Amino acid sequence: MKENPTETTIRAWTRLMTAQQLALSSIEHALKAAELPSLVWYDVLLELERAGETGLRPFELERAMLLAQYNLSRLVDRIERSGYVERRACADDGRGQLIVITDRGKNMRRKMWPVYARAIEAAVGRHLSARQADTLSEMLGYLIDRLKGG
Amino acid sequence: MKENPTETTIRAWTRLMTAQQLALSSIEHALKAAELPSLVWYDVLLELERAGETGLRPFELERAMLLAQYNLSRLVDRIERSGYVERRACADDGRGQLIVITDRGKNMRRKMWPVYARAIEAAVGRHLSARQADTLSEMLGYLIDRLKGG
DNA sequence: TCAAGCTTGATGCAGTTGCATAAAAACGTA
DNA sequence: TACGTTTTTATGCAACTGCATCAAGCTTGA
Repeated sequence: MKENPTETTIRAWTRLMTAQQLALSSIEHALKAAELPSLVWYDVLLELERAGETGLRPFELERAMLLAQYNLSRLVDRIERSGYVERRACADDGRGQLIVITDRGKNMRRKMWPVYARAIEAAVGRHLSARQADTLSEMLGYLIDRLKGG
Repeated sequence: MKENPTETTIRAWTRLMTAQQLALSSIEHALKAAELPSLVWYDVLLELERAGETGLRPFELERAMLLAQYNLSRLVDRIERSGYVERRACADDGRGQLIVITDRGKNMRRKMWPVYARAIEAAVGRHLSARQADTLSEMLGYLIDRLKGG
């Protein structure tokens, strides 16, 4: 049984950090340059648009996005203040609420997408063949499953 | 010529974000649980220990670590306040300074290493064979080179 | 040599995150 | 039902980040 990380493992770890950092910051800069909200906002809007009219409970969004509870709570505050989402009372559960995307929110997401897509293409797609991208995402998917599993 | 990211590219992108987020937060929790400083501190201390007696100029550290200037400046403040590094005047350049790790700093780095190593092993090493880790880091290395190149 | 421009580093301010904790509703169970 | 526990959400506070800007020193070139 392995006890210590090998050189190879450490290199993979380090590069995972670096690649993500570089890729993320290039996307964030692209969004900022286009005077659009940051990436998390996009992700929230996308999740909510997929969820449809019903919306999502904060705790569902929290799990879908791997965000801390206190963090999501205030993120939703900010997005709500910009008018892209609404909080509605939740019939089933008096503590809860449902977060629903507004039309403004849908428009904003659609407006962000081309910028985001171009940035992904520039950061990742341009450099990897379909085969490489596939191998990469398969390995990362495997890793993610383990990490989520515990 | 490719213009839009394919499904595969998007999946790779998303998973890169997710895997990093999960892996990083597991490491940070492990360090916090052991009442040790966060990962950036480790990275700074490691860079400085490698640099030896001479230390490094802030701008060198900044580039090595892909950190924003204003960010590094205050990070070094904090680490200095804890006594793990020293700022020394720089002979060649009146604007500049040299950041040098102290003995306390070296001790702290050594104390952090086993916790960090165990966390890397748990987050990455345990789940990937040497061959897989190697493939992963090769692909990420390739990507990083492109991203740094512009 | 000296002014214009570049590089290095710090800092005020606003926005964001993490942590601890609180409050309210739901749930389980005796 | 009533009481302790768990779940869901919010929030005060401190730490950290990003942005814009500043000040000081270096470099260049007429």
